Order: sequence, then C-alpha cells, then structure tokens
Amino acid sequence: MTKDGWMMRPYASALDRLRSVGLRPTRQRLALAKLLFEAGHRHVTAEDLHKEAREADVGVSLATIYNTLHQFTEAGLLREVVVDSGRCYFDTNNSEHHHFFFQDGGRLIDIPAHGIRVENLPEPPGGTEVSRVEVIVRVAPTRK
Amino acid sequence: MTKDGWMMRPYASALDRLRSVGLRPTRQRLALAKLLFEAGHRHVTAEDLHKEAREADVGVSLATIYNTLHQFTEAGLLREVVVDSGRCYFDTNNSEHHHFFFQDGGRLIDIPAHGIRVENLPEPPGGTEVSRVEVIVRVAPTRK
DNA sequence: GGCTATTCTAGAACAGTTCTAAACTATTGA
DNA sequence: TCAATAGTTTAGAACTGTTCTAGAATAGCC
Repeated sequence: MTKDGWMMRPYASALDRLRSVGLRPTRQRLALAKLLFEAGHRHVTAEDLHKEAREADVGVSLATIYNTLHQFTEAGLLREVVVDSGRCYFDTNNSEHHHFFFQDGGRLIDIPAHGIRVENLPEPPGGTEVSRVEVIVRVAPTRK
Repeated sequence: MTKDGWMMRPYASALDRLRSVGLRPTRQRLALAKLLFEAGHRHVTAEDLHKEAREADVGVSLATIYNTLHQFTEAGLLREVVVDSGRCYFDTNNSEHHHFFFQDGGRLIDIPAHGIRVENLPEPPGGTEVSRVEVIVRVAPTRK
C-alpha cells in the first residue's frame, strides 16, 4: 500500500516544470503538479485538489495545498480566477482566454481568447496600467 | 444630537424606491437606501456600509446590512460585483457597464457600457443562457 | 554522514458571511 | 384605537474558506 505502484518517471514533466520556475521539487509539489498538469486544462479550488490528493494517496496538508497553489500562481504556472466571492479557482490554462461560469454548481469553462473580442477599451486611470482584462460570461440553466 | 436635523421628507425617494420593489419601508431600510442611493453611483462592501451607518448614527446591525444588501440586489436595486475572493462589492449602478479594478487598495471604477465592446461571443453551453457578461479590467500602479 | 535553509504540517487564528431564536415593528382590520 | 399577525431586526453563535504559527521533516550541499 505505497508509492511503488508508480512507473519509473511519472513526474518527468512535473519535475521539469518545477525546475523551470526554480521551485524545489519536493514529493508534495511533484504530486500536486502531476495532478494539476497531467490531465489537460483544469479549474480547481484548494479543496478540490486536497480531495484529489487524498484520493490518490498523496499525503499533503491543506496548508501545503494553499502554499503550493500560490507559489505556482506566482511562478506563472497557474492563474487565479475570481468568479465567486468566498471560493477561489485556479486555472491550469495560463494562456490568454476567458470563462463561462455556471451560476449554479459553480463550474467554469474556458473560452479561447479568439472566441471573444474586447474592443474600444478606455485608457486606464492615470498612474495605472492594465494588468489583465477578464471577461466572465455568467450562464444559468435556460428557464422556460 | 439626534435625527431631527434631517429635513421633512429626507426619505422620499428612498421610500418610493422601497415601495416600488415591494419592500416594507422600515427605519433601517430607509436609512440604508438613503446612504446607498442619494450620493451618485457607489461601490460598497457590507463593512463599508455598516461603518457609514454607524457614522450617521443609524443603528443597524451587521446582519441587517447583509439582509438588506441581498434584498436590494434581488429586487434589482443593486448589483453584486465579484472581483476579489473574500470580499463582496455591491454596485448602486444597475445599468449595463463594466469595471476597472485596482488590484491594490481594492477600488472599483465604472466603465460605461459604451466604453467597451465585447464581440464575437460564442454560444453558451447547451441548456444554458447568458445571464450577464462581465468585463473586469484589472489595473495596477504603473511601475517604471 | 552532518549541516543549513527550505518546506511541510497540524492546529489555531482570522475574515467575511450566514444562521438562529428571540425581541421588535409595520400593517391589517375589527 | 387596539390587538393580532406577519414581516423585520438583532446579538451572538456558527460556518466557510483562507492564512498564520511554531515545530518537525526534508532537500541539497559539503
């Protein structure tokens, strides 16, 4: 009942990813990177990831989940998406894009950048510069 | 040092507003409506409003602030704006528009709807309909 | 191996929000 | 006018998601 079921270099790309941003590849960070990045683009909350880690028999404390998510975000591996006060989503897709957000259920879906065109943006207020333009399309079940 | 400094019908429009959405005009709701709507467009958090109420010598509990903000939102008098996980803003401008958000300090500024054009929006996922399109332009102090 | 800086952890602390049950108040209608 | 009653307010407890803390564990280096 241990870590030996895993193949020889299961963390290869996770390892590279960590190295590339200068984060020491610890057991926990490797496991989380693997969960986060080896399954296509994802939107996870800290709790989601914690649960997944537990299910994958990876011992990681919640505090470490938070630390890691923030370190990854700071390093540019993740992007924080705010759509819901009181819950924080992290997006493994760090290329330019936007989101559909399901009001109920709280699910997020990517909209590729070319799927939306924002035009005619006014100048940012004096002394500031734009750090990101975020479009959130809130959707709800069709009522009829 | 009391409520007698106020002119004869200080709540006239607040009253109308409450009546128009079918909310019983209580002392607290009238006072909050006055604070919210008689000073141009505003973005407030529950705490902000609570503080203002205290400063205006209006006795209102925090629970009532929350109740009222939600009732007003439900009634369409306010709009909830999510830009920051763990803090909730309410916007007294319920016409179509978007926002600049100052990352530091957490200040919000309206961008009139005609100041931004969102085009080329993809269809919402099956079974859902768009309930709102929100554009948040995050800005930070120019660093040089 | 041993040393040191970094990382991890459990649990406490914290912030913002919601809940609860009891007290209060506006409205109705006799 | 005065109850009756349905809606509202309140203090404080509870809850949720997140951050902090201080000690234990670990990675990287000699």
